Amino acid sequence: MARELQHGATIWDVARKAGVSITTVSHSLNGKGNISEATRERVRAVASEMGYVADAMARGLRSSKMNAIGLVFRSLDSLGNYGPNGVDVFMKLAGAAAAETLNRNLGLMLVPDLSRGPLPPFSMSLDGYIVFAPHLDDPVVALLEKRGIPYVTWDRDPGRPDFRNWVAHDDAASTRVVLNHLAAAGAGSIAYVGGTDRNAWNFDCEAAYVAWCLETGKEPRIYHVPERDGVEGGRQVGARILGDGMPGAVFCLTGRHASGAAQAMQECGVRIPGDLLVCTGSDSEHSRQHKPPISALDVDIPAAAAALVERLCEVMEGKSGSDPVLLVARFLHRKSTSPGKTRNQQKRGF
Amino acid sequence: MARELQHGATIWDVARKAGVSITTVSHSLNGKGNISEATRERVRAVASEMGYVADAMARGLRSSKMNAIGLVFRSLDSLGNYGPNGVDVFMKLAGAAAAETLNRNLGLMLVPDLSRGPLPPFSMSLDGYIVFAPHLDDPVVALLEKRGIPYVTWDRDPGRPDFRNWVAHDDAASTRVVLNHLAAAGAGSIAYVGGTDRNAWNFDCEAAYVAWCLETGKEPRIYHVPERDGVEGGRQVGARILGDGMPGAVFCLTGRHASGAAQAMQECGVRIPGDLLVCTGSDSEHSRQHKPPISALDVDIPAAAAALVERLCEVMEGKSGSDPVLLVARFLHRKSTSPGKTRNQQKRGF
DNA sequence: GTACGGAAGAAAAACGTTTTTGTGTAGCTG
DNA sequence: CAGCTACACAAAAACGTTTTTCTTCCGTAC
Repeated sequence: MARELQHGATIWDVARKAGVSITTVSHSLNGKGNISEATRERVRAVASEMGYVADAMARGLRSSKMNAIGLVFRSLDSLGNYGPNGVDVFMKLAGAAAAETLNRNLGLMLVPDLSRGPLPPFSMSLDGYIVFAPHLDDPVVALLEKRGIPYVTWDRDPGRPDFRNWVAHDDAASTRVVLNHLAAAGAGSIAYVGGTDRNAWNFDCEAAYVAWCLETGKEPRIYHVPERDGVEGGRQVGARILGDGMPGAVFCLTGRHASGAAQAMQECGVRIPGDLLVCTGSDSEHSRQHKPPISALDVDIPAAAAALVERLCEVMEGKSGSDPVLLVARFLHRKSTSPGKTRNQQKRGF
Repeated sequence: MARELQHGATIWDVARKAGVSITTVSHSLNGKGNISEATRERVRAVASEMGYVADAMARGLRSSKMNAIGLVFRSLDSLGNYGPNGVDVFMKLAGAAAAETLNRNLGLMLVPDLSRGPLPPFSMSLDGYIVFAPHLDDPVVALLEKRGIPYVTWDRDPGRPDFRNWVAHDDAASTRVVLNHLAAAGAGSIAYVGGTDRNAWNFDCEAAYVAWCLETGKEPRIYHVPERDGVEGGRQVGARILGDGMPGAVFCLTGRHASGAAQAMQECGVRIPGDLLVCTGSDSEHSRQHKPPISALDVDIPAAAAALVERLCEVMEGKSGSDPVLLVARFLHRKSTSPGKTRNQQKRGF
């Protein structure tokens, strides 16, 4: 008994105890085959009493399904560490995806980096992958493609226009929301600060910014800061922007850059939102904690996770031809982009 | 060929192509058996040319090892969501653990919550578990124990004094470091703010605080705030502390509480560190971003992950009898506990 | 009385490895 | 030259399931 529990009872143990064959046990438990309700119930009772759980590997081997998917964060891989940067979105997504996959009786495996070194033992046996923020010509995507492993991506892969199994925000639309908001709040000129990773987010937002400037007859002012430079990179670009002449507003794609830029400029005496509006394209602890809090676009993470997992399941079942899923980012209107307010309202932001 | 890659080449395909038996392939690739170097090399070449990777499930089935471990975050499970609270430590640890397990050719599976609902399909087949911050009488620990699945915990399980496979900070020592630091910086009385989760961290820190007060002849002032109340809970306790009479320093276990408490008190005109010193027992984005930055104890996450994985591997190999691993928390001395400094030094904190 | 058919379940094959056991040849010893 | 050892590899068993095929029993229709 102790021994039986030690390494898990097998289907044979259950069969013996219930006085039936292993076929009957398997069929009873999986609701298949042609088994009388009485037997089925009896077998179920015995199994649950023994705490029997089918061995995942044996089951997987037979059905050639692992019942688990992989999650790989390209943006973090590129950062070279799993530090606090971009933590928000990673953590929330990993958690939400784990919850979501669990609902479907799938495991979620964290896969650090498939693109270098020997492959992790499990990586090629997983049923599918969620690839978060693939780069241009991402080697991980190429590997999955070559192996014929189903995958979906968060954000489209900028190097694969034909690939359609992705979920993302409508970055163009979101960018316009922000720019229109800033313009309506009184910003005459708007500087744009993007990252340097070659992913769709950076590409699409910048393209939308340029298009918007063209339409509205404004002169584009574009800055780039490497993602990995974080708050400090933001500070530096803040100084550069100030040196080039203060705009009416700054739109920084990442929250860390926005926070750093705002910080540097505030230290030079710039008042936010009095003299300058600041907004970021991705909400994070930095934008929330800044004084004043910085307006931001925000991902509806549970929705994103749900859409990704759902789509991946479709792909794994062989369904194809669906269109990409475009989610709408929420715009969080905070103090940093409130037009013409006075001091005493800054007490607690929004 | 396309078909072969489609679902992965098997050991038979490699054997056929190399003109040997599957035994020889297996032995060649795993460096076992008695195979001439020439054959070994040839088989290796064929295998890698075909992109052959042994099926994880077949291998696992045979050797009854899954080559993957589970990671379960009890503190987050108790929060009921995987939101931004406590993100720092989760994210860093998950990443560091993933990197660490990868080095040992192990997969890392995220397991949301084992204590309710039907068991995830994989959960009972994993080779071992890292349980982060188990509660008192944690049901997840009980389950693993009953199943005989090896596990280690971060922080000891307060309900299992005999269990020794854990890694943690020396909370008692760390608490004394903080308290002595605060006292040396001039704090006459020190209020303590702990959480309400029934885990070892809360227990041990509070016990150490009480002991320290006894030794130094100070009157303990203890407050509790539920972990899930976050910054807002911190604000409320800040107000309560002020109502009870301002101490010389406040030591909040969690960074969110510290930030909230500091914020609330600052809004009432309290100057930090001029009038009051504030320190937290766990560094986070909140403590770093606060104005002024809040001194904190910090986990050396990579070291913690390394120790946990190392210990788990030992346990999985059947080694036992080792003592718990006690790590030393770093104390990050920041502006919020700097005695008697003047205004212009607050520019950028530390 | 025999053939048919469906119900209920058992036997056996299959999944892709690893590991144990077998086998044939070559080289050496006495 | 018989017998032993070492070598290089092959055959087969085993891991614990799921699934396909096979058996048995029984009732019913012809």
